[in-house]
Amino acid sequence: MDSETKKILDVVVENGYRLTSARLAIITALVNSAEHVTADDLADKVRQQAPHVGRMTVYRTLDLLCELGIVRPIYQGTGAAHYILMAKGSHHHLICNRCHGVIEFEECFAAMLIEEMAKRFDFHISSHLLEIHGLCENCYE
Amino acid sequence: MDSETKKILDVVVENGYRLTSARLAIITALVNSAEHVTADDLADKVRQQAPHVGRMTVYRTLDLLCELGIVRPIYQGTGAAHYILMAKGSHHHLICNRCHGVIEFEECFAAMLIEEMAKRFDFHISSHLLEIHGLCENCYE
DNA sequence: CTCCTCAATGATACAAAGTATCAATGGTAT
DNA sequence: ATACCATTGATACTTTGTATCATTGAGGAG
Ligand SMILES: [Mn+2]
Ligand SMILES: [Mn+2]
Ligand SMILES: [Zn+2]
Ligand SMILES: [Zn+2]
Repeated sequence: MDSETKKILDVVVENGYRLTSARLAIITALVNSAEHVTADDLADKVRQQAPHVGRMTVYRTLDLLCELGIVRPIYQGTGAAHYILMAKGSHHHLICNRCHGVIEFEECFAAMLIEEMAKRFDFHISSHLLEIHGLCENCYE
Repeated sequence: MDSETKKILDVVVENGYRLTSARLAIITALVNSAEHVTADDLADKVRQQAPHVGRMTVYRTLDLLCELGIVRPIYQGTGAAHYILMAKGSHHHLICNRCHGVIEFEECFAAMLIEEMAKRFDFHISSHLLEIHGLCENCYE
């Protein structure tokens, strides 16, 4: 059992959701997917280990993980949403408008970060999108 | 003719794309949509002024505007991508994981920005996503 | 301005992605 | 061990996005 997997399962349980075998299989497959996966990609992956898990359950589990702030869907040039892990508290991308390529970087952002990234990856920036995730005033407890 | 609309049309023309009546209608409708619209939402809006414009053309025009860095699709709780304007160079959101509500803010980010936003909107942050858009080494000329 | 050319369009048909429903099941509290 | 009810998975469906292709019109050449 991966420690990152366990951490996510803890969040699920702490929030009063049941620890089912389907959820265990889905979260394990998700953490073991290095890249960003779509819901149907993930469903295929899950079924390699746990053939009984239905497609709907994968969709519902991903929705749940969104609500818990563990994953976030993004668009990556195809019709389907791709899910990225937010469990570590942040996630950073350089995204090409043309080929939809994604460059990952780990540093937390600072004022001068953008210029630095432009130099490091020879990336020609036209804009940026920042998303901060969490719970709003009304939803927090 | 809105000046923001004109600026976008200029980018289209400067990049060698034709200035068609369909594109004019779509871009005008897009700029005049305050909120984030889906492709089909936009198609409906466009047809109120230019009934001949087809759904496919709206999808294709949005793809083009993505490539030009003018818009960016984001996930907003429904199955369809919502398009946000990137023409001003940046776009900032606070997004609620639960209700999918979006709070807009204009300031460019800095190191202390996150804490400030948390206080200002009483928003309980669990993570953040930063996307920088542009062209990568290979695609830039 | 007129004529050509090919980028762009829109109709159509299709595939993929996401949602609704509900009877059956299994996690968890007691 | 039992019972309750959150969760599941099968099915059917809607919505969203894509492929194709004959037709059109924007814009450059003359
Ligand atoms: Mn990533
Ligand atoms: Mn916005
Ligand atoms: Zn690229
Ligand atoms: Zn909320």
